[in-house]
Amino acid sequence: MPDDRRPTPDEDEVHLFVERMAMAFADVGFPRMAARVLFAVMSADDPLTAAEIGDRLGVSAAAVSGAVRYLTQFGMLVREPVKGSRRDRYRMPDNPWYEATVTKTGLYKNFIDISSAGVEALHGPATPGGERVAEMRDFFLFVQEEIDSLGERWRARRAAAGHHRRTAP
Amino acid sequence: MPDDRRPTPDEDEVHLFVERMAMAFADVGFPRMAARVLFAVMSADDPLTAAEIGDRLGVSAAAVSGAVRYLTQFGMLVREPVKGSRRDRYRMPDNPWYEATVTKTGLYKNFIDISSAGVEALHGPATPGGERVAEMRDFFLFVQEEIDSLGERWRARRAAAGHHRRTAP
DNA sequence: CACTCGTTTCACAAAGTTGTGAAGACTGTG
DNA sequence: CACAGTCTTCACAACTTTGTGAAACGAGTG
Repeated sequence: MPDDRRPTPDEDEVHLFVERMAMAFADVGFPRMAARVLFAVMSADDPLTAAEIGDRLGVSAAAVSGAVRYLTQFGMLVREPVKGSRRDRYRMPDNPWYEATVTKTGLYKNFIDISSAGVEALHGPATPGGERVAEMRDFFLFVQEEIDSLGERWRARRAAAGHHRRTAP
Repeated sequence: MPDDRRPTPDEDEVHLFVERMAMAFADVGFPRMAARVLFAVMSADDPLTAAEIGDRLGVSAAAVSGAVRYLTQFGMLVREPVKGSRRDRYRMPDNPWYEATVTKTGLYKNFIDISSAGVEALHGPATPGGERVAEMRDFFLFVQEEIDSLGERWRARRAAAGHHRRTAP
């Protein structure tokens, strides 16, 4: 019998959200199972054990093990031993992972580095190809700069909206 | 014997750039072969025929065919019939594809839509899970807004730097 | 209107990914 | 110190993706 003090979400709807969101992430290169675990924990009201995650997703303990290892590595998931038990519980970190995922990812940094080497190989803007690659690199540089300041602007907006901001320990 | 009036890029270096850049794109979900073709054409000084693309990359005509179909669909590559020949030439479009790739992609739009459904399923911020998902959705909304205006800011910066901007036909 | 060169389509093979089951390792408890 | 409950590792099987070769197609040309 569920706790009546908070609404009981529709299991199926929530599961649909978890799977859809996970697939959307998988489509942009995020490991499939890790994404499923991430959103399963995210949408759960309380921290989950590995077994509970496996149950909810209908996957093996091995799959959960690999996924949580991946996620905890980047701080996208926090592992907490349960006192008086051998189980661990997993919960979302206080500092939202998606902020870091977007801003600290180095995605464009990578493009920039490779493009720079390309510009050199093509002798810079001295060749038509070099000119095109240089322009692309400049654009990615610009985007990277913008993104670097995005986190700052987000926190500012939230503060203005009266949200409390947890600071990292 | 190469044309002496422009520098002759180091074949190997350029090829390295093409392959690395293509893989970087493949890592974020871009079709592998399409990426290779895209950067092969981009780094070439003059438009290439399908056969030339295949040669440079060491892939079959069939692979090139599929890739150019994909790329032309989104205007990331332009196909030009060669007069007096059955061949087509491929070149980069005048309006840089990467701008649209970053700004018009709808990547975050997708996240936002799925998250919104998740918030509903979790009864909004009435549950801890719902609160977390709602915050994520808000963040992605913010990012999407920022990116929407990014293209504008880029063009402004370029104009300020004295660059000519080709306008779409 | 048949021929030729280039492009496209299609079935399939090679390669890579992903998750499973089973065995192993670790840790606290009786 | 043996046992039980968890988590982890590993070899493998299912599935997916990707690119190839071969055949079909189609547009100019003589």
